[in-house]
Amino acid sequence: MAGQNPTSWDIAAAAGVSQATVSRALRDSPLVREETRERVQQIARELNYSVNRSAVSLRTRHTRIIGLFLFDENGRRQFEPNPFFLTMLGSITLSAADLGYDVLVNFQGSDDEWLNDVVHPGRMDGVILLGYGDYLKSEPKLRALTEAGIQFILWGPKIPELRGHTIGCDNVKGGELAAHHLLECGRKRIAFLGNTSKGSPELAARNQGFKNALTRAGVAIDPELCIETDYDETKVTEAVRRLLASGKSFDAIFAVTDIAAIAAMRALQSAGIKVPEQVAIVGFDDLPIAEYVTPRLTTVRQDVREAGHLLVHSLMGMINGEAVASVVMEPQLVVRESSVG
Amino acid sequence: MAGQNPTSWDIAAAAGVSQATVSRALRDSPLVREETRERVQQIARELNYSVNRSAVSLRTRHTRIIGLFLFDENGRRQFEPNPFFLTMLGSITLSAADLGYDVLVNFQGSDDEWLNDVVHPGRMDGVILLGYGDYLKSEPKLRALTEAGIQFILWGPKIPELRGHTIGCDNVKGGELAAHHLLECGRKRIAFLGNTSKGSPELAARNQGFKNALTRAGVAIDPELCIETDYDETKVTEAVRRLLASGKSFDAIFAVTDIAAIAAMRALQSAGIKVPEQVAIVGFDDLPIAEYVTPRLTTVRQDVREAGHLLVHSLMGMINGEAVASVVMEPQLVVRESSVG
DNA sequence: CAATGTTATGCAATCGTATTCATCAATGAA
DNA sequence: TTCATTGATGAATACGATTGCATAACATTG
Repeated sequence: MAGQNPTSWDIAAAAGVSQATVSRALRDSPLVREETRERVQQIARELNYSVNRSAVSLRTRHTRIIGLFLFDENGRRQFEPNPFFLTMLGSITLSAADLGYDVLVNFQGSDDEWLNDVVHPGRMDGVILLGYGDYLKSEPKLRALTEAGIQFILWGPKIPELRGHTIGCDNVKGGELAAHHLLECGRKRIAFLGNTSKGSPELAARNQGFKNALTRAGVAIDPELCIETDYDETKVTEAVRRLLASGKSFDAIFAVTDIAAIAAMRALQSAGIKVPEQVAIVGFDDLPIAEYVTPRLTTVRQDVREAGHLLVHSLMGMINGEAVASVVMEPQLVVRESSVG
Repeated sequence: MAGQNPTSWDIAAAAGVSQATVSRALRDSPLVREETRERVQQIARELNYSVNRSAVSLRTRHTRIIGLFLFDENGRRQFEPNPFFLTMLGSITLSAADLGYDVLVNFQGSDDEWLNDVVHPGRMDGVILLGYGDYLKSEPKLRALTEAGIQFILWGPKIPELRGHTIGCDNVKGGELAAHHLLECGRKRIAFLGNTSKGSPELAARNQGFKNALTRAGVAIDPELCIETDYDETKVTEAVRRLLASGKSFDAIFAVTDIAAIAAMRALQSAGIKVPEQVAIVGFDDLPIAEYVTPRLTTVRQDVREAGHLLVHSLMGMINGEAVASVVMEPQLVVRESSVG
């Protein structure tokens, strides 16, 4: 509206120096005399100048933008963002901001075509990929990223078949913590609720940890108490109803996700079953909701702040050509009322 | 790693045409012969070419990026993202993606300096501002945006003193809906919980609607039942405790936010008060959590999907120089168990 | 004083694309 | 045949910054 934005040439003209000097002065280069630098910066302030990022990006080949791709097997259309990843988004954005980077958010379905549509050169310096899901299915995407020379980092477990570095929590350990806790509470017939084999290896690992703990405690694993289900509310509710209808007895549930745990809790309660008196429940993630449900949910916490920090800093390392390693974070059991009573 | 990304010159060389023709062909210009266009596109595909967005942005002065600024009076450091705005983020991102735009997310505290640090020319085409907060305090920021020629749109109520267009829900109407519902349920001594005057005019409007409904029904407004408090959990919990300690009797609460409502519900329950039998509760926003608490929360819904759509499309209109108008959306009462029983 | 080094600055090339203007061949009309 | 007309293409330039290299002034050294 108020005409064009001023350019470094305008500053140069006003300051009586060359445009090159303006560029240097504004970036605090030691090549310019202090007096000159201050004069240039003063004039830039007066003219309300700020650098054109497109031009900088073109010239330097850096955008100072990182992409954050949240992907979901359910497809992006009916996407109710998974609260866990939403929380992660906050953490990632803050860590990135501290390093002077902006975050470009993108919700992805499982379509095949995202790479050429979204990841253009000169759009972002690197990408963080976030989502439960069948990682193996995304191998072609990752290869494409690699071929395009784009740095990326994955949230999740390290999978040998998959290229790239990952930051993730020790899901096996987490599953063990949950199961061990329930055993310690005196529960013997513990059901598992969630995806086990197919789909996300992340969720499968939680199941593995669960089984490890039972086995170690000498408790037989009852396949009929291992309920294969997606973790969204309707699926879980249905699964719990079926379990109840089957007449199978159980005194605890370890759900693969807080979302699943809460849905299960509701299903039990509306069937007149008391939590935790009759059935104890443990979830996974420690979403903010976990504290809001009644009874409050015992769960396995993943340190989201730490995770965001690591993801961002590792990605930066990769962008700067440093050697970075995958990291496995320690999960932590958070005991609340849904398991002890 | 695998060398540079190919440029339009590479395509030109491989196709035996000029770079100009490549540019036109890739953008389906009618100026190129169909045969030529197909050949060029074919070669571009083979070379795994995609356009460099920095160069495009520099040349066209458009980035196809919109900024989403979430701001929060509490400051960005200890930012637990407000779930309502997080949900909005999902909706905005999807709407933007449909129009070929990416979304750059930025969490803002109440610092004064964000404009020159964040909104550089050539970084984004427009901005959506989201947040409860003292809008008047941000007038200088908005003026700066205007002066920099950056289009923006606000979520919230239209305030005469503030420049720019807004999309918002009719908060007065929403407050009326809530209060009217509680009155119809036979409640007489209804407390209001939340910011009333100072701070967000958005929240103040909800209070205004509340008072309107009471007055219209001939119910006197008891100032002692109008509890001024921030809407975060600890503050609300404290406020409810004080209210209980005061011995003042009340049979319902209208909380300015679901977050506040849920915190209040917890505080009441842990004091042994039954919801809704002794005290009915109504919230505002219809967060996903509202369905998860026990009893499930009656609340006033803002249509987030519609809101995101309107924000994005209006902003696009402004960017394209069309005349757009502020919009006030209709809120909707969602009755659940926390108010009827 | 000549040779050399240091410091501050300017010139010009470059990043990869979009677009204006000129060009050239083919076409149709006169 | 000749001249305007149309259609497809290329040459050149601009977008706004960064940066290698050249240069000029000035200080230092033997």
